[in-house]
Amino acid sequence: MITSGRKVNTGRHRMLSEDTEQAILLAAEQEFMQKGYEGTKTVTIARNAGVTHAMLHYYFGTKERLFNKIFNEKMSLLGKMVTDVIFEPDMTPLEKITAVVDRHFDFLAEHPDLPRFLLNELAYNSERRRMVEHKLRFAWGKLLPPLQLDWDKMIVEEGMKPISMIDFILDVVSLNLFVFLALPVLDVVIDEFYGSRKAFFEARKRENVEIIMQRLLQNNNAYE
Amino acid sequence: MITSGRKVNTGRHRMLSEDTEQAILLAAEQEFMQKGYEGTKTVTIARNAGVTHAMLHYYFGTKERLFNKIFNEKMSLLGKMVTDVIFEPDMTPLEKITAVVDRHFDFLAEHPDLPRFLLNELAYNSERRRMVEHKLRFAWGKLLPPLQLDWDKMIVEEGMKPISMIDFILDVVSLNLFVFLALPVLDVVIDEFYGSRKAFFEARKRENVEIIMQRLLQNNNAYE
DNA sequence: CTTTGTTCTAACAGCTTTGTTAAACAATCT
DNA sequence: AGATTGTTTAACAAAGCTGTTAGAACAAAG
Repeated sequence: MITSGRKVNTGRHRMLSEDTEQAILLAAEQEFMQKGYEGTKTVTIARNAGVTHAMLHYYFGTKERLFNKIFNEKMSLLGKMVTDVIFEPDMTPLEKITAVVDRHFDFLAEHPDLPRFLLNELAYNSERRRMVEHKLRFAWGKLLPPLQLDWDKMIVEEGMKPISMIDFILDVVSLNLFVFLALPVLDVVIDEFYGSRKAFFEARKRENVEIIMQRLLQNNNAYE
Repeated sequence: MITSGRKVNTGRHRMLSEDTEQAILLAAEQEFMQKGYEGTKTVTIARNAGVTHAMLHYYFGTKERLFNKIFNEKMSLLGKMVTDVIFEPDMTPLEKITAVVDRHFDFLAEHPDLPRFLLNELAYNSERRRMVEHKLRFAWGKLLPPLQLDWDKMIVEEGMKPISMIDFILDVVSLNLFVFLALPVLDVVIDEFYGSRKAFFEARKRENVEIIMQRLLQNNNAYE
C-alpha cells in the first residue's frame, strides 16, 4: 500500500516518496513514545510502517537521526504549548489564572504522552539534557521578566496571598502534569473511581483550578 | 576486590558469597534506576560490580530475574511509604494532614528516583502493569474504607470545604511526586532560582503543605 | 526503447548482548 | 589425603540489532 505510486516529480530527480517517509515517521513516533529510545527497535518500526527495514535507513540513516526528528518535533510542541497558554486575552487577573490552568490542562489532554516521553528521554540521556538546558535558559530569559512585572502587580492590586511566580508556576505544572505523567498507573484508579478517562480529566481539571485559586485568595481563617 | 576471600561458612555448603551477590545487586540497582530496563546492559552491571559477566548469570540466571528482584524491592519500598505515611500519632485533624504531606515529601526526598523508576517501567511494560494492578486493588480495598470514614467525619467536624478523599490524595501526590519525577529537568531551574536541591526541597515542601491546607480551609472571600 | 535518477528489496556483514559450559579453584568434610 | 560442594574464569554459542550494498524495479523524459 505504501508502494502505490512513485512521487510525481516535475522538478526532475532528488525527491523522496512522501508516503513512505510519513509511514516510517508515524510508526517511529508510536514506538518511541510507547517504549522509549532504548526499548524501540528499528526493525519493529519498519514492520509497523509496512516497509523493509533497509528503507528506514535509506530515508533516515540512523536510528538516532530518526529519533531526533521525533524528539525535536515534540519539543516544538512543548514550546507551542507555552506560547499558546501564556498569552491570554483581556480578562480580570483571576479569570486569567483560571484560563491559564484550564488551557494548560486541555493542551496536555490533547497530547497525553508528551510529558512522560520528553521527561524520560531527558532523564535517561545526559547529552540530550545538556542540549535542552540551553534552550530552556534562553526561553525563560525572554519570557519570565515581563511576566514577573505583571505578576507582582497583580498580587498587590488584587490583595492576593504573596507567592513567588516560580512557585506558582510549579504548583500549576505539578498538578496538571502529574495527571498525565502517571496516566498508565492512574488508569487503574480511574476505572474504579471515575468511570472513564474523560470523566477523570474533567474532575481533575476542575479540582486543579479550584486548588490553585484557593492558594491565591486571602483567607481569613488563618491556620497555624 | 570482591574476589578477596571466599565466604567463611560455618553452616556447611549451600551458601553463596554474599559479597558478590550484594555487589551485583547494588550495581544493578544503580544501572536500572538510571537507565531503565532496556537501557541497562548486563555486562555493564557486571563491570560496575567488579565481577565477570558470567557471575551475574550464575547468581541471577537472567537479566529479567535480576531486574525483578530490584523492581519488587522498590515496590515494597512504595508499600512501606504508604504505611509509614498514613498512620499518624494523635494530633488534631489539621496537624495530621500537615504531617502526612510532610512525611510523604520527606520519604520521597530519601528515595528521589523511586517514583520515576516505577512509573516508567510500568508505563513501558504492560505485563508488569497487569501484575501490579492486582496488588493495587487489593491494597486499597483494605486501606481506603477505614480512612474514608475518618475523612468524612473530619470534613464535617472541622467545617472544611468538601472534597472527596481520592481527589485530595491525588492533590497531595501530584504536588509531592512531581518534584521528584521532574527532577532531572528541574535541576536547571533549581540551579537558577533556588541555589541548591536542599533549598528547593525545603521551599517546595513548605509550598505543598501551604497549598494543601488552603484547599481544605473554608474561605470567606468566595471567588467566581 | 534507452537513458537517468529514484525508490525499493534481499542478502549480508559486523557488532552487541544475553546466556552457557567446561574446567580451574578454594574451602570444608571424611 | 581425597572427595565434595560452591565459586570463579575464560571461552564460546546463538540470537538480536544496526547499518550497508548490489542491483532490481520503476517512472519520467528524451
